[in-house]
Amino acid sequence: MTDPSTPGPGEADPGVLAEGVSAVLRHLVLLLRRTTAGQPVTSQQYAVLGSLEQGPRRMTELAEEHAVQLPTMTVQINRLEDAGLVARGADPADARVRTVELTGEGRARLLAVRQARLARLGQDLAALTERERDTLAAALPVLAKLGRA
Amino acid sequence: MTDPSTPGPGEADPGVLAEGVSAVLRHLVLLLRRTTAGQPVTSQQYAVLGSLEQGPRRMTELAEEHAVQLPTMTVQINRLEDAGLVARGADPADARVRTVELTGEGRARLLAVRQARLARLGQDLAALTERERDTLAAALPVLAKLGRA
DNA sequence: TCGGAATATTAGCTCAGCTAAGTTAGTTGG
DNA sequence: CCAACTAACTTAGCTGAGCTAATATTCCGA
Repeated sequence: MTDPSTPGPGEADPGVLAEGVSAVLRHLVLLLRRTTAGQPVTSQQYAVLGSLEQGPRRMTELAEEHAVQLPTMTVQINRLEDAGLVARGADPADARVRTVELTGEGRARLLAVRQARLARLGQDLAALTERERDTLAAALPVLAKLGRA
Repeated sequence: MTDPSTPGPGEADPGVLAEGVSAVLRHLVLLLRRTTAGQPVTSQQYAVLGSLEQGPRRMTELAEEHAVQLPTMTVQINRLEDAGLVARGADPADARVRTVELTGEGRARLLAVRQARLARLGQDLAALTERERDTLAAALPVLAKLGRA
């Protein structure tokens, strides 16, 4: 068996690679679960707040972006509204449309949680060698392409 | 702005890299959600079945491995048992311990779902260039190190 | 104008996580 | 030796997050 940290050409067979990617995905999912447990917002709530950072959005947009059905997003926004983190508005051009935007408290919470998450991730990354970080940085665009078929 | 597909040294600053990794994680989570929706087992069930492939396990072991509390695993195993995919057993040496093992149907289901997942992932990977696959393969051990601090 | 399409919500289900409390079985100290 | 403690697990009851089906509202086009 060759050193997995320096795979040569030929180890990049799609079938073989899929198993490795699958295992790593499993690891990352478990890792994310550990790091997001017990935070002041759930990871879903954090993700939705992040979608609102640039300004108000429509319910349909939010549902689509997060790959959930509209009723799911309705309930999610209800919870965030109850918590005072978002506010619903109306579209003056179309009375069917509800808009959602961050409250001041919502924006503050978003920034705080993001800060904490990035700090933790930054610590993990700082523990790597510079070479490993370069390797990882090179792979990010590739990972971003997955599923864009 | 430099081409993000060919980061040079210096872009591997932990703080900057953290934001990129964070964005990619978000993408992967959404991708996983899309690909696991509507399958014959949920992703959690699939994960638990995978833990049983090598033989019977104790409840405590399973809970620890999946980073959940024991009651959560009890309910999960109840569902899998109701579905006929696993069977509970006893430890002859300690009557407090319940063991869990795959049924024939459970093993068949595990293999079928794994097959489908790997095939789909393989397709995504086949759409990449060989160079991209090499890049990805090189990054897998690095990703696997994350969170092992 | 009226019927269909679009937008959103409500209702009711399942899965999956949690804590608190209870049961049964092993372990240990007086 | 038995009483108290610990360990392993389950039950009960909560929340979050997803789904479909059904129900308003509103818009738009024939």
